[in-house]
Amino acid sequence: MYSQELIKGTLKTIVLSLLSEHDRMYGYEITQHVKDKTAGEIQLTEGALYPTLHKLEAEGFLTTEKVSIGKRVRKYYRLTENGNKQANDKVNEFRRFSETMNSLLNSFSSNPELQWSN
Amino acid sequence: MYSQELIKGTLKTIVLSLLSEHDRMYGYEITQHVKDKTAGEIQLTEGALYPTLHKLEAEGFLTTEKVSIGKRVRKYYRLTENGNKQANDKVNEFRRFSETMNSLLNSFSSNPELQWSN
DNA sequence: TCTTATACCTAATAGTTTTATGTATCATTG
DNA sequence: CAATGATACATAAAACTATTAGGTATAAGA
Repeated sequence: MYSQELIKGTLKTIVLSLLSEHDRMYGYEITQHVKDKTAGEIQLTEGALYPTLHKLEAEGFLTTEKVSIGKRVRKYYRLTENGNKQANDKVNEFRRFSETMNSLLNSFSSNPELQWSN
Repeated sequence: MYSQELIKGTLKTIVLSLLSEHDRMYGYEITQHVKDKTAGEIQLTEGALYPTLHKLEAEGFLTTEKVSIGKRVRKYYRLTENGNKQANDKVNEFRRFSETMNSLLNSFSSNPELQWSN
């Protein structure tokens, strides 16, 4: 499990990118999908996810539709056109950022042998 | 310039890793070094950096020494033994994290042609 | 002399997350 | 069939962190 501080900065990016490949998803589904795909290393908390989804909706990047499953109501999120653009931008930004970071940290040690303490 | 939310989660990692290759550095030097090495794409603000340095010191990862330069006093930071371990851990964590993230975002699009909107 | 760079720092505000809680349905298992 | 765990939404108080803005001061260069 990665430290929360690391996950924080990428929450929006994760959500937007997942939605750009899935047409529509609901909150709980997003948490499970991320958990599965990362072998439990990234776990989104509901207290962080739901406010973020609402914010993205308020910003016009997402639209919602409620769907009844039996007696329950699921809230699906879908990217708007702007949301799709934003997803592109965010994913690209992260990719560039991770390259920048890795080159910044690179001089630290490129030799895996030296990287693990203990 | 990358969005601040992205930089936030990696501030400690950046500081620790720089110190692990530089023996000792002072605050202002850190900001300039990062700015230079990233072509201005990562700019650490003082309001975030200094509190972080103080926190790392309080946690026992850094020690300080004051050095007079003319009439000014510079405060140098240096890694403790624990700080060195922590630097290793943090850098490795980021590397693993960025791999996890990239594979998570990978299905999004591996084709650069499709990545740029507009 | 004025501006920019160097060099430290902090406090109020704003923003975000964690933790905890609340509600409710559905499936499984002892 | 009752209890538990999973599904599924949501928010509010507390904790934490960064931004913004300000403060102090020296040094260099135009």
